[in-house]
Amino acid sequence: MLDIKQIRSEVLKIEELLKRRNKEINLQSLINLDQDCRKLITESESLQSEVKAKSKEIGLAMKENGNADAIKSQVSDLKIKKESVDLKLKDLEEKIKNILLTTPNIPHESVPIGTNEDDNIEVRTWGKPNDYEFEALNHDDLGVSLGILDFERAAKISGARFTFLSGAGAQLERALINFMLDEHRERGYIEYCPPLLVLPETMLATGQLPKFEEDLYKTNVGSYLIPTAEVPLTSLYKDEFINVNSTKKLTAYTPCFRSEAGSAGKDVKGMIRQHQFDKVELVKICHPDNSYDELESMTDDAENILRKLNLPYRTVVLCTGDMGFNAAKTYDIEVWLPGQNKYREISSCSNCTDFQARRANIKFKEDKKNLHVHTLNGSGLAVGRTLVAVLENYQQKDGSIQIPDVLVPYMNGKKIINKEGK
RNA sequence: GGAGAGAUGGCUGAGCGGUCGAAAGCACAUCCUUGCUAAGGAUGCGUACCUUCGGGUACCUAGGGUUCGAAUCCCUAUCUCUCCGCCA
Repeated sequence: MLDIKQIRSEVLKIEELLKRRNKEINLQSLINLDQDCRKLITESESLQSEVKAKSKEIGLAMKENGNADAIKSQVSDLKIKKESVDLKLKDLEEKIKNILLTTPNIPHESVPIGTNEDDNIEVRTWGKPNDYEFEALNHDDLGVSLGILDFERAAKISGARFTFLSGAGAQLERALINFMLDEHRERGYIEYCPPLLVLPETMLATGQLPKFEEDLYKTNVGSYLIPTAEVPLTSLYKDEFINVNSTKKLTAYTPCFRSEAGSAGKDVKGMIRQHQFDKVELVKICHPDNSYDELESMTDDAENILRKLNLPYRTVVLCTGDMGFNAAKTYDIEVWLPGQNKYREISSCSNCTDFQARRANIKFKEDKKNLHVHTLNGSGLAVGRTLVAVLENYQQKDGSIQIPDVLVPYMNGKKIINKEGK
């Protein structure tokens, strides 16, 4: 959520920056609503003030002579007036809140201007995509023929976009999770194991609601399955004043649930785009002065996993048109997938500045002022896609998979995945 | 699931229809006294919004209601605790 006070004082600048997202933005109408609203607040409050004063008079009059009918009728007149003012006020406040809750974050000045992913800018690459002497296979062909991935049976019991992992596949998934968490812990992140179901207000706090409800799974009791651990981790300090002298660094492994509304036909094969997937998430909560430095180091924390796994990747900075709702600046990390012969997103690291903190009401005190913290989040990494990358990049000519060195200890010493019987 | 009890400021805890944004204690901040590692005293100490910068308004879990007036009475929800049952 943007700061209405900032919008008042810098309408033109903010409007210009928001337009870079290629969305229709009209802040002037918001400003007008805000002005009307404040007038009504003043009016309502002064009426209320009168009511209170008169009510006190009634108390005194009753004590003295037991009769206060004259003042009582004055009060009821005031209350009728106030009621009609309040009705208008409520309507206006609703409208303003709606606009604010559905307006995206302001892109940072350094974010390249563009309309879609073609305008993203590569900032670095690492590793060299393998030149295979044989034709590289897709992870799904590899996984199915090795007997470690089963899409058909998953579809039978859960529908499209689910996968059964088994044997060495399931073990590899778990190995990746543990490896990632251990790496992040060594870099100062505290490990969490958060709830997977959250209340609607939590989704509002991190920006999934009210705008993106169709992407979420809702339960029969009104709570939602998390689409990412960013949701519970960022909201950990909801409605609190916290100390940000040192940045809070949190990490968590969780399953993530996404309805994938609107992505019909995209990545239908394999486990690239699933309704349920595992992810290790990184979240930072910090002082506003540090958030852009923290974004750089968080992105490096995510890239570190790929370097240790020896998986080639590139990092791009998203252009204004491709950035998510919450973000002021985002780096995507894309891993090389030889089976698809291209780079695919495996992590997205964003600085959300005070956008989520304002919604979640997370503040800190400085010089007697109450200020909002900055929040950042990034995948560190999407585990399913990492498994895909391992399968495709470590495939051998005979269809077996070599286990990356750093994962061998997490695989109980196993160094290669061969075809499994079932 | 059944039966009770409760939810007040950073914490503990009073208040049970007007003088309550809320006693008291603890914690915290500044200052004073003293002198020595502790004590005494003074003052201050919530959040948010509006403002003609004097002030004003809202908030005692949340949402409704009663009343001229609600932290205080009534209803509903949520959460916490205790006992019983069940359960991974």
